[in-house]
Formats: sequence, C-alpha cells, structure tokens
Amino acid sequence: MREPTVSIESQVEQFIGWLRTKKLKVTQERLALVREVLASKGHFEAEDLQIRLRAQGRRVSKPTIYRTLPLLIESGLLRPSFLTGERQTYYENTLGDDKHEHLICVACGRIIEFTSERLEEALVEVGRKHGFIAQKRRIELFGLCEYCG
Amino acid sequence: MREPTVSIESQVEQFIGWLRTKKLKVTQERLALVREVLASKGHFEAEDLQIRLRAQGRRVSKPTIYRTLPLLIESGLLRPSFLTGERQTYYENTLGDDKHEHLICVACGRIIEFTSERLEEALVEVGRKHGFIAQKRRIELFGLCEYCG
DNA sequence: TTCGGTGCAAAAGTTTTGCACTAGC
DNA sequence: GCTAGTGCAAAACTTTTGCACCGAA
Repeated sequence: MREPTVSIESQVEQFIGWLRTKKLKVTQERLALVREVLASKGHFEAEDLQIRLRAQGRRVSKPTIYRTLPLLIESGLLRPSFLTGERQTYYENTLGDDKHEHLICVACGRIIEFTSERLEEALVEVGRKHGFIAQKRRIELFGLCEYCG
Repeated sequence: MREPTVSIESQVEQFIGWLRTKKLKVTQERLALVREVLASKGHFEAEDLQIRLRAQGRRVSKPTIYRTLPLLIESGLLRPSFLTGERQTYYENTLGDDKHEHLICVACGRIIEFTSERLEEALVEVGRKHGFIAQKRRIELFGLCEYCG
C-alpha cells in the first residue's frame, strides 16, 4: 500500500500558501476540495469529489469544483490521469509521483508499481545533460505482465 | 524532425490484420481514419480528423469517428494524450513511442525530446525483474528547462 | 466595505444512441 | 443474403457561463 511521503495537512498548508501568493481567497469550498483530492487514492472524476463531499455533509457545487480543479493543477497538487482511453477527464493527486513508476498490462489491466535505482541515476544524468530541473514525472511502460506474457 | 521507424502502410496492414482477427469489417471509413491518424503529427481531437478528411474530399461522420477511435486504441496504434490539463479528449499515434522521451517545461511549455542508453538499460532490467514484456512506453519529466530554471 | 467566489439555471460542447439504410463478407 | 457498420437526428453527459447573492480579507 502506498503511503504519502508528505502529510496531507502540510500539503493543504502549501495550497493555502499558494492561494495567498496568487491573491486568491481561502474559502471553505477550496479547503474541502483540496483535502478530498489529497485523500483520494487512484484516479477519480469531478463528480466523485462531489459525492464524497456530500457523504461528509459538505455541499459543493459542480461549477465550483470545475473552477477549483485548475487551481489544484496549477499549484502542483493534482494532475490529469489517463491510463486508459476514457472519454472523461480523470484526475489523480501527485502525492505518490516521486519514485513510483508504473508497468501497465495491456491484456489484464493490472498496474504494477516499481522503483529502480538505475533508472533514478539515468534520469539525473539526462537532466544534467539538458540543463533541466525535474520536479515531477510520469513513467509508464505498457505491455504484458508475468501472468499474461 | 521525428521520422516513424515503421512505414504508415505497414501499420495500416497491421490494423487490417487486427480487424480480421477480431472478425470486424474492413470498411472505407476505418481505412481512411487509420491513415489519417497515422499521418498525424502531435496531438489532435476527434473533430480534427473529420476536418482533415473532409479537406481530402472524404466524408466520415462523427459517430463513426467516435466508434473507430477505441478500435485504434485497442489495436495499439493510438493512445490518449494529455500533456496538460485539457478538458477534451486528445489523441496521439504511437509511431514515435519507442526511444523518444520528453522533458516538458512547466514554465514555457517547451518540449524537449531525448534518448538515453542508461535509461534503456535500466528499463530492460526492470522488465526482467518483474517478468514484464514492454511494448510501448511513456516517459515524461515535468520541470524547468535550461531557459526557465 | 469591497471584490472575488459560490450556487443556480441555462448554455455550450462533446460523445453516445436509436434506427433506417448501406456495404462488406 | 446476412450482418455489421454508417449516417442522421436526437439524447445524454460533462463542462462552462451569466448573474445575483454571499463571505473572506
């Protein structure tokens, strides 16, 4: 089970700081949304957020959700997620982005997480060579897993 | 400029073979669509295909396009593409998937392609360790490029 | 007190469906 | 000739917008 390396509340603080930097207001709706997004496992869509919040007794409108998602993306806490050919916009928080790569089986849909020290080193070399400062990344290999190969 | 390693017509043949395997019909519409998709550079959406085909005098309806795209994805020639937080479904063909990775600058949007022998080796090792046979991949690093860092 | 933010209702888009007709096999 | 596939029109959904009201700073 993947555990976030950074606590949710510290990420909420980061978001509040980001809002202040941008001179945007820290509203109850935005706080509820960022907490829900950070607590989410895997990918989800706009409506999932509304349903989960409603289950907690918090009512946030669709327009507000759609207006808040881009802020979460801009602030770096969220990213669109598209492993398969969904027709809708799915999202995923970025808490697990570091050091977790994915092997995706095109036959059974199984997703295997992995880490690799050699991969780490190769990427550091690439960054140095191109003068690129990497912040986040997405590494996905598509193919056949050990059960389907 | 990136050149496909495999010719378009051989990929069209592959698609025809795939259709036959699935006992699906090889229609004019499907052939026109697969050719257009394979000839496309970068990301595009359903309507782009219709417009380009119409410019060539071929008329293919939206429903047919939407019904064909999943076939192209299933057959491995196409994949959804989501570099940024677009609200619509964009696609990209998989011709250039091999040996081209991306550095994406979050500040200026610049996309730098790179290859790395060490990365190659690291990925081979990962596959071997997990009994995974990789067919395609997507490797994207998000961060600041040499001009924005 | 002042604007930016929210919710509602309606609009705008995109993707899907039902059905009659067409064309691949 | 039989079916799967196509196009049209309409429906279904997701996402956006206009506007009046509310609440954070």
